[in-house]
Amino acid sequence: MLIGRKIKSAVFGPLKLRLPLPDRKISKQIAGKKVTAVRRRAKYVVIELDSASLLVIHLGMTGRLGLFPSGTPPAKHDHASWLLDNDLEMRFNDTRRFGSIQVFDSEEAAAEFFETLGPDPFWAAFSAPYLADLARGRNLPVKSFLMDNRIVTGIGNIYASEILFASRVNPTTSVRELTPGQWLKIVENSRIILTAAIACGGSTIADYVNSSGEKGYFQTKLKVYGRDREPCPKCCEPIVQVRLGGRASYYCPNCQPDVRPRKTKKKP
DNA sequence: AGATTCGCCTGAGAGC
DNA sequence: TGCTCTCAGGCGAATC
Repeated sequence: MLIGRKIKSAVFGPLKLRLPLPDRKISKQIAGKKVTAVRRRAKYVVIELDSASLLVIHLGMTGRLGLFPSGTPPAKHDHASWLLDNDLEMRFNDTRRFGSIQVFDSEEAAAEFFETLGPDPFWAAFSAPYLADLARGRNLPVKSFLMDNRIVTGIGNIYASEILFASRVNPTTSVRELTPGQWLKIVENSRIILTAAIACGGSTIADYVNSSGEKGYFQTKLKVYGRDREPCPKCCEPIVQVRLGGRASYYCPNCQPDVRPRKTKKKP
């Protein structure tokens, strides 16, 4: 659909996304180039153009790329469009503007940008020894660790809670407390849960939709996320919500016992 | 330096 | 009805 097409022109809107959008000069640089390949790295869509340019689009929370017949009236929150030589327009729509669009003029520049990212959960490099190694000497909650895209990409806030529930690991546990067996469970459950979520088209919590504009339905299968005070699906103990790294985190205190050394707690 | 918090942004939902 | 307030999330920047 996109590969082999020539980009006749590129137009970027005035509003800033997470990063400022490319300027007119860069629009001109893109014009006339042909799409040679499309790939994905983490939440980035990487569109390779000829003469080693790369268009790198991050979808953020609500970003979507779509193809439309040229002349289709722009939708609310459209921020960029690329007119193709087959009279279709690729458009980037992003309600919450947490996405980004970057243009790199060499494979090396893009590689440098991407090299800080950790592996995808499905890569062989994502393993229990890999995690244990990076965790060595550190002291932060395992949930925050899993959400760090320098460690691993693709585990967001919802799935971090679910993966830890499936692994029976308390999200507040410091990474230095985890055993090799727990790291292995986390690796295995990351793959199991993400596979299931992808099959369902993801989780639609509010207004999020996929590239076809459809909602995912994995949210109906979430075991703990968003279920503060509801009974645990395994043991019926009420699920607890805590805030870690500024993000809501959910767990079952019975299935995921807190094994941290006693911490001073204020008594009521 | 590592750990933690903040801020970006819109829309949904709650409460008045 | 219509206002205001709170919350959600990825992730870099700022701060501790």
